[in-house]
Amino acid sequence: MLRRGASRASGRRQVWAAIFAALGDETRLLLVAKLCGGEPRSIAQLTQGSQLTRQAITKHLRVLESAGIVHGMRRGRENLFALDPEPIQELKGYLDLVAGQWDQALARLKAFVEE
Amino acid sequence: MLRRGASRASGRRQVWAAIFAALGDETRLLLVAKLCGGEPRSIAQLTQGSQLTRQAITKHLRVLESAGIVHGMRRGRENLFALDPEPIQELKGYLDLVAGQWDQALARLKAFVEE
DNA sequence: TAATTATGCAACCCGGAGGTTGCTTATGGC
DNA sequence: GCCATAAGCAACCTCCGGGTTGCATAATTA
Repeated sequence: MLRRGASRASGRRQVWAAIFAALGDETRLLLVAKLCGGEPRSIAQLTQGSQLTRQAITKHLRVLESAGIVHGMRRGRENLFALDPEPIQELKGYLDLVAGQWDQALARLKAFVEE
Repeated sequence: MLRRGASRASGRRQVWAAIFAALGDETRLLLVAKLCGGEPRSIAQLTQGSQLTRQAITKHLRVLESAGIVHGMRRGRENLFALDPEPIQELKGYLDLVAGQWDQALARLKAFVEE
């Protein structure tokens, strides 16, 4: 049984934190950049040009995958990864929320000062 | 001298990663939530109700501060922290970029399939 | 000035994140 | 069937992030 608000919010906060954390790494941002072109790419392709090992890249992909930002599908002997746009929208929603509250707060402050 | 694009982008990517990472923690998201009400709050106030130590909260505030999300100003014997909205806008910009490229990619794919 | 309150600073602990190496297992092409 | 290629698995290493405790310092207030 959920008390309204608090528990609900903390559950969401957990999800948001996970997505933020997944994007909180340069290597993973680079992977996202490579993938948001639309074409699914194999692990080997994504490793191309990177200083890192294939296994390192694989781990990063797993992190992105468990945050829901990316998903892999096996085709033949390769594992093709593609972007998943929902978490991005989720974060945009969160940021709008924060920015909105902030703007409201400033508006209230302004009204208070001027009255 | 910067080669156009690559170096520029990687510098930005570093900044974005730092902001994302700073928000990639539930405790810090909670702090942001408390602060986006507009009123600056002291470390002691922000520690209120948390299971954590004041020092733990302080460390989290330092992380947020070095990402530019928050800034503290000393008043009397207390250190008041307030939200800084720019990094939030920065992230919104980044997410718009990613989502935009993604949408374009889908559109191109659609056009290719239909032609 | 003495006691209280709000912080700062430093050392320390622990677990997990990022990365590597080495080996095994599937697929695909010849 | 054989060889090369793509990937998975597991052990291991190192370092930093989150957290704590203990003590020192600055600002209030009685």
